[in-house]
Amino acid sequence: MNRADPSLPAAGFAGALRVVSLLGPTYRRWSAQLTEHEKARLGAIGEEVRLRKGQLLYQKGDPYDHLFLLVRGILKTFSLSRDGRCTILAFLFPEDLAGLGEEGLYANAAEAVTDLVAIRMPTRALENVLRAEAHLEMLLLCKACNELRASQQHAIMLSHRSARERVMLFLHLLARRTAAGPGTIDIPMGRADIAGYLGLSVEAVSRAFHALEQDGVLALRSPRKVAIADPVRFHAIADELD
Amino acid sequence: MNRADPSLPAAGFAGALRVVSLLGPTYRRWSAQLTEHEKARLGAIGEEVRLRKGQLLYQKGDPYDHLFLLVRGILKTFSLSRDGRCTILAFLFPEDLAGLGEEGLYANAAEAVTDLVAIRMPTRALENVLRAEAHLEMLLLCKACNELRASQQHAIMLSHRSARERVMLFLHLLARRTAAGPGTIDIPMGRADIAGYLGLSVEAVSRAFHALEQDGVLALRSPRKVAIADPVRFHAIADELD
DNA sequence: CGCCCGTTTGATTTCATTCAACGCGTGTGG
DNA sequence: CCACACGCGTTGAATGAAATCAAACGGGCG
Repeated sequence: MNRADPSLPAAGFAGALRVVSLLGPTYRRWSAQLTEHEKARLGAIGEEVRLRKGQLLYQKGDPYDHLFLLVRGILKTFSLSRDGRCTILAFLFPEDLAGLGEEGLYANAAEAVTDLVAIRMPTRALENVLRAEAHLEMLLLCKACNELRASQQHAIMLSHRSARERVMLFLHLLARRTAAGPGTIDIPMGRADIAGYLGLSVEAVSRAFHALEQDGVLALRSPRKVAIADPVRFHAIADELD
Repeated sequence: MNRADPSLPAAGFAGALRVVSLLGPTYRRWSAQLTEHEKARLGAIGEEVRLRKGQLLYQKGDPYDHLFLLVRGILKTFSLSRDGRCTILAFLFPEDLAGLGEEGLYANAAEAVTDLVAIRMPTRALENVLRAEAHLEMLLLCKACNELRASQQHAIMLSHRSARERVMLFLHLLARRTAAGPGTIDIPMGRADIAGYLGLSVEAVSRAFHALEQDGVLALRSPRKVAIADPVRFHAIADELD
């Protein structure tokens, strides 16, 4: 929200203006941040949900009646194919919106990667809020675009052949979204989840981590925490790949 | 647009109602079809663009000032990594919206796969239209959600799958979007594009096609046209994979 | 006709999967 | 308190699939 600030007229007008923000050069943030007012508005129609690690938020085939705003923790969406394969489609972080883009039924499932807090908003109630505040509709569009770009990033990761490249891109992504100390990344999910996201076996993921350590790019403090041993090379490699 | 028909109140109201359509069980179409009125409205602010196969519509890094509505032909979006790799992110078909979800600059490039016709809409002009007709904003949201789901389908194709499985899923996708005769699929793009989309080498794609022919699932009439030799098995396999 | 591009085929190499086993920390019950 | 099982991460060896390198094929077009 660089320039879209209080000096602008409010209400219905804001909807259109925010579109331009999204479409045009003004809107430069990768995340459509929620204002306090928006948070309040959405919080009012939803109830807080708390999930423990491993619990399902919704499942493929459930009737589609709620939208979720993630407040704290990490959520993953995934699709189970009939042959038993689990493809992780996205990791969602706080401020992300889950349960978007379906059609009457949820098209994939969502499960807590860590303990998490989310706001659960019935779509019926959302209807009223959106009617009252058109610019929230715009917010949904922003969020959807973000998810789209994240998904395309994901595809880029998957079409890079080597396991090392995929893991590099994944860590680069995490580095941008998790705020661990500078030069260190903490990894909220296990190897199995990373493997599911990158389309690799757990073994391949593990080996890639250690290969990167051998190369002097990373230093593995623990399975869930890595230090960037050579930041210059780390970013050089990551940038090289996109 | 199953139930969102003329009996509903128009204008600003429609925006909210259409949201519900998207969110709730009413909105069942995988594609947000444009009404004639919407087409006219958007066509009025845009100019027609005609591209020959191979021409660029926009490039990564260009200032972001136009949105494109594809009318005829096939468009691909892709990302060029610095090491020369070309990852194809999506194939767009008529009625699809291109150039969505960027931030000030185009985040990827788009090139004509076949000769094509599109409507080029300056985002500045779009601003006015969206202000006047809020429900068009909703249309953008629908389109964005569609692209999101397509992108997730793409990720599923890329994850964990053998070359044959990827090609099967790809043909299944084409079969749903191109209207060739029943039991036959025509393939608008070359092997290189398919390879770029599926994260494979051209050779692997070619071999997968011929392996499927050996298996009696397909019959290759020409590189760009295949017949489904065993429709039962074709759909069985495709459904099995998701 | 001969060139060029896209496609196919073949031979070799590389790399991730698979299957198997081990280390390690945690939690549980004897 | 120890023994044990369990989940998770790592390691090793063998297999297999796709990448790579290289060359031939075929159709369209000058």
